[in-house]
Amino acid sequence: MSFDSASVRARREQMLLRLLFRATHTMNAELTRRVRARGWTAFKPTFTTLLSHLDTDGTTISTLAARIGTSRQAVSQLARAIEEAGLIERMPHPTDGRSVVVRHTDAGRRILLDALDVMSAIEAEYAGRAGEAEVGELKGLLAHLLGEIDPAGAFHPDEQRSPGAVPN
Amino acid sequence: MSFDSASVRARREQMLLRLLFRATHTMNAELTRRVRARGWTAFKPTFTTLLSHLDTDGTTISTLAARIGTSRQAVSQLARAIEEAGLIERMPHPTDGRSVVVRHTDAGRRILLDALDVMSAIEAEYAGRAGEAEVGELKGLLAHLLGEIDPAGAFHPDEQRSPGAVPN
DNA sequence: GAAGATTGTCAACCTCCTTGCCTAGTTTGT
DNA sequence: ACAAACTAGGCAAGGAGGTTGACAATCTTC
Repeated sequence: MSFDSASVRARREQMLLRLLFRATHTMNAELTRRVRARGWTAFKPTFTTLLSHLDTDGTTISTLAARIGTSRQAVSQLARAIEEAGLIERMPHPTDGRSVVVRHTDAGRRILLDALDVMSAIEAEYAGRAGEAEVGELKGLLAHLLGEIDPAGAFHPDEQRSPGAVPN
Repeated sequence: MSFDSASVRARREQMLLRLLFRATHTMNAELTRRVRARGWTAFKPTFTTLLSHLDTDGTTISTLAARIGTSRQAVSQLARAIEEAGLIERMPHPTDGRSVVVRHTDAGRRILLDALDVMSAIEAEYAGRAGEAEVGELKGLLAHLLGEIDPAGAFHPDEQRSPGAVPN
């Protein structure tokens, strides 16, 4: 009874981590597909990470890195890609000569709102298929679990995310 | 009411996709940490994907690619890394001169069982913190949702996974 | 002002995956 | 039987999303 490859495989398929992985992958692929279908052909899921952390009046690279939970270099590289897509613009900081302020363009605001709409639409469709109450409860349980296992990753206005937080 | 960056950020944080992403990331990092702490210092989460799809008597690269849902090249590269870690071994196929059969080493079987044990331990700990019933229900709801949105990704013995299935 | 921190970036590298191509085998059609 | 067609695997190059180290320019502190 030491090692039965089929039952090992079955056991893995029922693990919470595996279920989470499949759901994340499926939903993320669907998001990308739909946002691109809306005409944003260059869209990548990582874009929303940065775009959603920009303040209305712009945010510096370092602040973004702290909020998102990655290095300044990663933010700098990501910002360049998003800038090339025309969704943000860099400006010199008004008072600090070292800093760069990143700000939404009009297109940047529109793609972010579009992506959120698509996420909502996907959730609504899932709710239609799997049950309104079920999806609502799923979200509640996930939020509850995350409160236990990843309290630092939660969104708190005016608070910086702890280093090593979940990006994307 | 056009665009308030703080409320947009808050809206995104409550999306199902975001919750899934955080939970996946947190759990996956914990798995890696604990398996490495057990002495498997070279462990990477992708290893379990391939290891769990190996049959007892070995499996060819092409079959693995079909099961896992990626390209043969990706499997080939992953297999090399796992082989270098001493967890699998390649052998010529007995009858087909083109094929390569990949098989567990003893260490490969042990690390796979260890990783599954760690996953179970993490789930148990989460259940202790967030509630036994809650985590059980979370898994049930996820499995139910996946049955709707990703039926092809589910595990069916003696069935190959559809192309484009969720890897890892 | 000199010493020290902070900001952003360049360069190099890593992981995991992709696409394109290529050889060595196996199967099929005639 | 033998060429044509397919299949198995691997090489090479590269993309996407990070990492770490080093560095010049610019604050800030004493």
